Amino acid sequence: MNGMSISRAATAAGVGVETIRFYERRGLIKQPLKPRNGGFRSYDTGVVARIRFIRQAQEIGFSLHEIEDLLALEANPKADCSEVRSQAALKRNEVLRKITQLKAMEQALNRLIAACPGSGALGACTILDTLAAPCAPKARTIANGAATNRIKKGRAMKTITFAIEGMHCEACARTVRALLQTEPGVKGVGVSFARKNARILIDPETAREAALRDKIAKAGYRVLAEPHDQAK
Amino acid sequence: MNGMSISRAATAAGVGVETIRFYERRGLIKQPLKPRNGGFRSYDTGVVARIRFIRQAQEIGFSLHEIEDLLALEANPKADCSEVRSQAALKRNEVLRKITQLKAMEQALNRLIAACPGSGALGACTILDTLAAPCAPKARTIANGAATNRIKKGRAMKTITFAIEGMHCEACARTVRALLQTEPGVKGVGVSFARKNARILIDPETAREAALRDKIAKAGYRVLAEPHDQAK
DNA sequence: CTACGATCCGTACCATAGTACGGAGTCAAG
DNA sequence: CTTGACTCCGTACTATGGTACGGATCGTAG
Repeated sequence: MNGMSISRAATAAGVGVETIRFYERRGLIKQPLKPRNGGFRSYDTGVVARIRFIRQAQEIGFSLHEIEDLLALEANPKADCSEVRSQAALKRNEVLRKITQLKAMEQALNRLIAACPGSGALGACTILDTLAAPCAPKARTIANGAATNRIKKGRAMKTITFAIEGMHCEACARTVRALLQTEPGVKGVGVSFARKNARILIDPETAREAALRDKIAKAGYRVLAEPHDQAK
Repeated sequence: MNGMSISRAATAAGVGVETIRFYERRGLIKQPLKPRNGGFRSYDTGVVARIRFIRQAQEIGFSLHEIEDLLALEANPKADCSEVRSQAALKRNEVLRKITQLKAMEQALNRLIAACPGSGALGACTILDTLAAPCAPKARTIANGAATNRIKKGRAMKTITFAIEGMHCEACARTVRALLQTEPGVKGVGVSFARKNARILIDPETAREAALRDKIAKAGYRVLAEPHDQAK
């Protein structure tokens, strides 16, 4: 924990001096006190580690706000680890969704490139077609009672129940819920660690059961047997 | 291409009216002319499609500037076909780069999630440890056979085996493995839920056995007795 | 002891991607 | 023919994540 000047700390952490000050203003790191006998503030290796933490978390896609929460959790000895875990799981799901879309984009670009012989007039560009498509209904945020789905409009919904093995805590259940919510056609999800199951309200026309099973399986859990349908 | 008011177009495209105007100001979409006999501008389905394109591309991670380029590329029906083609290729490379980055992010997040026990009021949340780490020495990714360790270089490695109590599923085993992998000097880890043990390949000069035991204990598992050494 | 660099601190500015507001004009139903 | 909703337009404001600037202070080398 030997002290160093702010510019040395900045170099050590791989950021600029201004960035350190910015983090101090944001409250992400606490500013060392000035020595009472005057002079410059002294930064120790703990601060450097904290900055590195911040940058690493940012790389992964956390915002400074989220990092603030993460750091607060760390500072709280009682804090529940599942909080941290579920935040990370949420981020991962976001990242996975982006990868899927980018792959679709890559395919579209490949098609465009293939369609163009390299000379002459270019016919139909498939980029716009691909991206201008109906854009995903996107009706998540469900189950919580309060936010009622005005999506219903007479469409017949269906509730299916999966028995799931491999969830060993509430955090796993939350992970599964988050995964399912990202699937198309899924209108509501309730996952119970205690009952070892997931109850999913779907639009039978858009949701693909196989995709749901697959998603859960890919996350390392096992979906058992047939689901119990309950037309609604 | 039937006309509609701006608010209908906004609804159709899933954005706000202000957003359409913003895109118009940015030059992403051209503002329809006002009817010469006065009245409101009329938006057609082409505009809606264009806005959807923009939003989809944004979701994927393109900035509005990049989308401008993409749209210019698309809206260039004749032009230089080879020019168009090479622009598409450039974009594709960018897309591939983004996919790579996102995959790295996903890996990082997976490591974090795997490393976090996910339950319990753990003071020792490994996510935070992992993130604060020196910016990646990264000598993990072991055991899987395929990815051979070229670390060997004649250094004498040692395998130690810990008997561990308290792992109640495969996920726990993965947690323990992840925990151990973050320790210095650890070159390989195999944790078996079935055998209730961990086999750890270490560099005896850098790894501290006590630290390993400690890490496991802090995560809520119990390390039994002496490890069985196996000089190698 | 003076000059040069580094630090301290506040404020201002940058890009990105919108959102909000206020006042005027316009349309269409009651 | 009035009222309420919608449109038009410019300007201003939001949040995120920094960067830059300018003046004052500080510390050390020559």
